Amino acid sequence: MINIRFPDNSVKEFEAGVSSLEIAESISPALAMQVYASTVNGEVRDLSRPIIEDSSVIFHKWEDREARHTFWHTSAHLLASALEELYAGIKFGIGPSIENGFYYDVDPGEGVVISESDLPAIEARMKELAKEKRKVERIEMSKADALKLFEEKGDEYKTELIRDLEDGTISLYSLGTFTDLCRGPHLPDTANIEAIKLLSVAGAYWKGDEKRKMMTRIYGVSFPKQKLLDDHLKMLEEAKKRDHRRIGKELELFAFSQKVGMGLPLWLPRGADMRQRLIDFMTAELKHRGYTIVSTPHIGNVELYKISGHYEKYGADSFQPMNTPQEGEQFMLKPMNCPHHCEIYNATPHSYKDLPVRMAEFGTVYRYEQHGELHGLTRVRSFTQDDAHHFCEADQMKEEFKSIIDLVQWVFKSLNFSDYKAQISLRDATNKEKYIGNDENWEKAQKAIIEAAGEKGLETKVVEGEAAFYGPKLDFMVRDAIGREWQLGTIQVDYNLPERFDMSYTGADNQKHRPVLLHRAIFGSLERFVAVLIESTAGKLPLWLSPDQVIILPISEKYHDYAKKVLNLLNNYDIRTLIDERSEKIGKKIRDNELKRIPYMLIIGENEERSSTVSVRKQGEGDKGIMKTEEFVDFIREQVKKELE
RNA sequence: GCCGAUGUAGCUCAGCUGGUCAGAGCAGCUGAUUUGUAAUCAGCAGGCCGGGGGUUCGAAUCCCUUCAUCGGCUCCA
Repeated sequence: MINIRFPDNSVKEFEAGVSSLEIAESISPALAMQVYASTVNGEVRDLSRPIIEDSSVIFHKWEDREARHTFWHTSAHLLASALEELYAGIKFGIGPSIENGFYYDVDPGEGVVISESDLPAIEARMKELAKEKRKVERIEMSKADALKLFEEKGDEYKTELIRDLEDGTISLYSLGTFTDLCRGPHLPDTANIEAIKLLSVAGAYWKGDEKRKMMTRIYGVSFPKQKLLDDHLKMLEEAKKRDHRRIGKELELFAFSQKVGMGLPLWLPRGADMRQRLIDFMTAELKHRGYTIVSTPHIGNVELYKISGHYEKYGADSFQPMNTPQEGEQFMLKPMNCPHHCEIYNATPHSYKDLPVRMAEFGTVYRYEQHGELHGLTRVRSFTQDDAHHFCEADQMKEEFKSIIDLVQWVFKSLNFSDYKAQISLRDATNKEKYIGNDENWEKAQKAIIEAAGEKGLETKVVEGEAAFYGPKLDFMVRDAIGREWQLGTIQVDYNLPERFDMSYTGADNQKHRPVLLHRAIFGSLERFVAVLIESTAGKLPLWLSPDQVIILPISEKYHDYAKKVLNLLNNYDIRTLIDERSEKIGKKIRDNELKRIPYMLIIGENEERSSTVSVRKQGEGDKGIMKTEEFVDFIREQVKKELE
């Protein structure tokens, strides 16, 4: 007999070799129906796997990540199983669970294409297989045997994966006739996989290497109940409605033109208004925080980027240099503001008493992003960074770093941005040739970032190998409407440019010293930031930022004069106001302006005119009752003030 | 850049297997209506069916090519 300890610390005895599913059944059959995986002694395991010693057991229901991942992992195998039946000679890469579902990378063979129109048939076969309640069985064998098995099958991808594994026992899982190299865990059988939806097909390089074969990746999601799937699909639909590309068009914020060129956003008047407001908002705060504002040209001599190292690293993948009529002169569209800022630093002598120097610019940069990468406003070829560079002494670095984190937190809070993550990116110590700079400086910089983040109480994820080529960084990431992660703010340490630009300051010892450079952006790029803002608010921008704040809706033409009086009053207080003068019924005017997401509507007719009032209606909420017009002015001003507090 | 898909009026979309297939709704314009909290009515105007080749007696519809967009992959200073 063995002792099984549960999360509530109770202990029960079972026979050795009992499975966690059997334990769940012994507690209650209802529980057994709801669990999909278990954690045994800290390791997530198959429910069907025998437990042979005293152990602690935690059951995972659907609400737990572990349960969903197990469920989706088995679903991926089910997908593979169906594919193996439907496509003779198909070969398999990897098929993991992901945050919202699963995928399988396959090579259907020369000349065979799996496209979205094939998905329903595959899905149908998966459902049939699931209904057969196929058992999922774990098989363990030596690496050599596993290798032999997959070599006989002729599956070169699996054999490659096995060769990469360390020697020892390898686990495989079989589901019906399909056997896969797999660490697990899995569901005991497929009976619970009731609702399945294959979502899309895409290309994906084998092992993420663009030099290797492009596999066909099939994405899907599955649930134990149809209702859950329906809800999930509905949620995806709703998310699509928040897409900034759609809202940007609807609300006439920005546009793209093939004639101007792909990835080059055009800010329409309303979008430009909002963008400028963000710039003003940030600029005011920067002045409070000891920044100076600078301005630099959109192009720079190619030599500048040779000095900075950007030319060597990115020159081939940039917009190519432009030539002047004078021979031998070459200029590049600037892909970065920092080299220009370095030259601003060098334009005047510096003493340790001046440091830190904090230099900010809303600098527009141009990067030749790959064709397939362009995406609305989040990935463009021309964008404006709220860029700044801090030049400081080495021992000021951490404080500067902390002050920047503080600024990011303040800005995000001001904009009600709570759903962001912070990521520290370090270099890949096993692949140093990807980076420039010496070990000592890298170590120092990485340490300073980690400590600064820690001292600001910032919860961070540390990722190795994601650093910029010149230094480690701390990025602030957010998700868009369809779940993609984007980098907004970033803080980066750079020992490299001060070296390359031979920057210096005079210390208290009257000697020349090298400053440390910190790059930082808070919004990141205005384009991307606006995109994320649109998606997180579904286009319902905060009052202070909204291009139009109030629209006056006269009941009929008779009240246009009064409407204009109200308009003038509001305009005098810088409340951005419009009048809807169309000869439409009030219901129609309300509907149209609701859809335009104008924060407040003022309905005025006979009653309002007679009593010098307005009928206030809030976007998305409805009628808020009658107010004296002056009262409304105060109310709006108060709201704006509150938002920016 | 790579894989797959898509591309019809400003927007959302119909147009099956090639032969009144160039359509609808919204937006726009004109007129009527003068309206009380999410769509008043009528009329008009709008498209070389992304561009270029081809197959065919005949192409929005089939093929090739090119451009752009979408979903991914790779990349992201």
